[in-house]
Amino acid sequence: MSNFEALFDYIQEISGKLLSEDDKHLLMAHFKPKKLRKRQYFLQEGDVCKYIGFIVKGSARTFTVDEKGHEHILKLSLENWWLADFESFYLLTPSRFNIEALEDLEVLQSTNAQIEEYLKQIPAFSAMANVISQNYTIANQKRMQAAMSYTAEERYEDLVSNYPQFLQRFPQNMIASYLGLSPETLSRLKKNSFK
Amino acid sequence: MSNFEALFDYIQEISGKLLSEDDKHLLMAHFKPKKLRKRQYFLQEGDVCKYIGFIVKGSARTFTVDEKGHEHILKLSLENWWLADFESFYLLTPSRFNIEALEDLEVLQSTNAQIEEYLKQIPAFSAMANVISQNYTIANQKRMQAAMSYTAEERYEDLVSNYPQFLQRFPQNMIASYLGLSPETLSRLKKNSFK
DNA sequence: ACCCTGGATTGACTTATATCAAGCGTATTT
DNA sequence: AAATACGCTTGATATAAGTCAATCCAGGGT
Repeated sequence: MSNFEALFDYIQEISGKLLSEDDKHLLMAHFKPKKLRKRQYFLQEGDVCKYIGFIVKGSARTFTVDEKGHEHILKLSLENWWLADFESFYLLTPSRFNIEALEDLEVLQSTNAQIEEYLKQIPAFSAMANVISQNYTIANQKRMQAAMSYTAEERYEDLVSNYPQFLQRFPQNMIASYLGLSPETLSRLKKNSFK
Repeated sequence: MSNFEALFDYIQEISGKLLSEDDKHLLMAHFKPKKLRKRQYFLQEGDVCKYIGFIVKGSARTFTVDEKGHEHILKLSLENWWLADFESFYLLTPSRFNIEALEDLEVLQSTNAQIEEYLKQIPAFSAMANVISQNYTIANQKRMQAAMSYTAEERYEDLVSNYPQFLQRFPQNMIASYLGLSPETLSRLKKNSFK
């Protein structure tokens, strides 16, 4: 009995439309609750990302491992975010990413085929998808700009003001990796910014 | 009499659907041809991006200027690409970007309100939008990963294999800025990679 | 044909960030 | 409660890339 209310609320809020009872039953029929314990993997590099997950509770990171064995975090995800490697999910290609629970994680997951169904059947769902797509495009554009034009310190300040929750929920070395910094550099940077 | 055929072909190819004669007339009614000479601006920082443009001919760059007066290129665009600051275009906020023609440029441009109309009225157009949205998401994910985990040299090689046209069409200092490098660094990097 | 501008290259030097290594405190496991 | 692992900090050093400056070359404009 996972909490579908979080998903319903989210869809209605983002789309600005209401879900009918039929809509809700359709969603409940094919979104499957899944629980992962901290450290468990939602997706492993090399596997196809068959499911997209809606985070009801907990957090996760999406990361790659380079040839030298260094990890790079591309995404940190919290409640009410979607979890997937979209490239693999859309194209059914093996993923280059790992997605790992950073805290005990509850998701509602569904397949691409089923999502396509929802897009056709549920107006609120399709409206939500359009809004999300816009938001992603905007967020990506911003993050890309930040990565290219900002100094490490500016990127950190940006994160502090835009995602203050991250500081509460994720250890500093994860934040560092997300910002493209070594943990040492982030530590020093914070110390210096007090002056 | 600008060339709408390029736009029609593009929509049909990406969407996998055909445009009816009515569809085409609708598109021709509200996409306005616009020509810019090299160096002219499609969008200036501080203005709202009222139009989205489909590039029929020519090229452009999207860039910011930081406090030190340094330019950072976020996007290089060629024929059959869409030109806009999506954040400003969707939200009607003043743009933080400049979009400048790098070669004489022919676009077909339209407003957001009109695009919404097309999405409702023209099935091929709406299918195209979904495909583009997927492609953008995938491309952004890749570029972000490249920016975070790759060395300058790997990013350059990536560009050489994925966008070889860029090397033909854009001067090296623009490529450098797009890769987040100084022109000097790119020059040296190319020299060394011969060894 | 000439000038002039923009782009590319090269050298010398500076700076930001990574790397390696050690030490410390706190939470987690058993 | 002891043992262990994890995360954070700090110092010393290395490295990649940026900056500044000079030169050279080619193409476009007059």
